[in-house]
Amino acid sequence: MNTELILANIAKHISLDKNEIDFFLSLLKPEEVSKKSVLLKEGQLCRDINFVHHGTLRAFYMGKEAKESTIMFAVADWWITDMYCFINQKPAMLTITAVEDSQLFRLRKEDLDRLYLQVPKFERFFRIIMQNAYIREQLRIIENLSLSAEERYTNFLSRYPKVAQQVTQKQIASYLGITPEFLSTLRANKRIK
Amino acid sequence: MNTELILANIAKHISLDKNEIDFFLSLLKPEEVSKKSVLLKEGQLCRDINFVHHGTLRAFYMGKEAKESTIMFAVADWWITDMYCFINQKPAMLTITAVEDSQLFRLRKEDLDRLYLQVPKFERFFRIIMQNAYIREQLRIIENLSLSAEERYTNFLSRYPKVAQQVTQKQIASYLGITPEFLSTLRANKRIK
DNA sequence: CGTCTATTTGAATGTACTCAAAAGCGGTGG
DNA sequence: CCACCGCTTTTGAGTACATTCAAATAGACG
Repeated sequence: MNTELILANIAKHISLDKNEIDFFLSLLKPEEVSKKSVLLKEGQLCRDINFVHHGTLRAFYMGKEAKESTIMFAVADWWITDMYCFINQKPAMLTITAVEDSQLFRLRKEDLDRLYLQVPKFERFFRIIMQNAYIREQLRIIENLSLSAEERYTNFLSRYPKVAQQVTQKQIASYLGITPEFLSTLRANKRIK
Repeated sequence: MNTELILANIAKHISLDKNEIDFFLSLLKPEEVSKKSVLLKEGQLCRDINFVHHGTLRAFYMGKEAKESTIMFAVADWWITDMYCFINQKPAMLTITAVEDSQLFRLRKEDLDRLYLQVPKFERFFRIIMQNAYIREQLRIIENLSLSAEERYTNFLSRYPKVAQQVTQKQIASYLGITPEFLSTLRANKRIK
């Protein structure tokens, strides 16, 4: 599992010298997970933030009556964790599972904190990562408030075509906030795809 | 308009020496705005991020057929802007108005960029601000996906009691993603407040 | 005081859900 | 390799939640 992708991800926003790169890499724990395996379970302590090197992960919230709400999908080159519980080291609200066999790098909270101290440039890096995540979530809220289920679905397909190929309709429905049955009828009406 | 509140806001996450404080303050532009005045209009370039010193602001998205969706409210001690358009210096998607007479400090994008260079600790500060904003938006998405309109309303009241006192029901409804008529019947059913 | 907007109320409608059952698809073991 | 099992997807009928439209009332502001 090579480190080119994650280093390129970092290099998008900050430049590191050789020592800094080595130190950063020394903190990462590569991991291969198979389809359906659970990386984080609701209630567990959320110890790491994950960078997806290959594959697809899904984070969801389990509401009343076993109703799942998909909070995010992550494909290659994405960071994913239960941010609230990661930052505050609280029991997770979210469950994170592998949608397909995946490879990731995990970074522990305490190691990230060390990284911030030793290489403050990473404050900048994660400032930008958080900023983008915030903007993305806000855009999603705007869409949820202002668009119909059908429009949200077609937007999802065009914005995340790779994700759409990997995950089930049921999972997409739970991301959009509608039932799988209703998504099915939407597709039938529009003859989408 | 004194600077204690904003300095305390900063001090929650980083500590500055005298020079750094002075430099930071030199970049701020205090501004008093009266009720209903428009700080940012959809389509305009979004040049600043705003810190609310006193009062209440509201950011909303204008969808089809004059339907407003409230994206966020900001009361004293909050930062608010159209983040996407601020960061990318694009025409605003959001409109930001004063719900009541308010006092704020504005910080221009180019000055924030200078601040990052001169006082890198601010990378940390805004990393934390962005992180919190991301977490908050994600929580809102979870609620939108998993709770009923009534539950979201009661949560809103308990989470943002100050905001709830300042804004109209119509504005709250547009934040929750329901019509004002429906919010009115919810309140009647529950005899809430 | 008069005007404008917000809020309430109610009736009719539509969007999305629940429940149920059938069909499709993928994975697994005999 | 096929048969079966479990889960996903489809389809449909009936229902509930939330909207639209309309009109009356209440509040805020000049």
